[in-house]
Amino acid sequence: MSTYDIIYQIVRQIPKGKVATYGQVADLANLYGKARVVGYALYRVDMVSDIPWHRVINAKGEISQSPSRYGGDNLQRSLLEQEGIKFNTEGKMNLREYLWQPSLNVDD
DNA sequence: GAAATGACCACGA
DNA sequence: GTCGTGGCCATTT
Repeated sequence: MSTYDIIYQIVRQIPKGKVATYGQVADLANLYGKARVVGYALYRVDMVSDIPWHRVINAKGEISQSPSRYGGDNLQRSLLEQEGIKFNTEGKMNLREYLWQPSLNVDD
């Protein structure tokens, strides 16, 4: 158990068709200002995990990616499109529409 | 134990 | 609203 696991819990709670920013997840994980830790967690997460990492994006409403990722950027976008999310020419999405509104339940 | 890494955010312009 | 810089902190090696 560690800060890491908390992040997974949050990401798992992201409903389908919605997306959350790192800052949002970090805040929910009680890690306000430590968004980098969230990024690190998703960086270590595997696609085979139960974590919908593709629903986590940066504050700009865009998909972030790692330089050493297996072209996951393309995959992630496809997954989000399957969720019903559409991207504009800039490859961004409408956060006003798709941004997940987290619940206030800190714990189960 | 210390240095390096990391998918970022807040802030100022 | 975007872009550039600083800094936060945990995880990894």
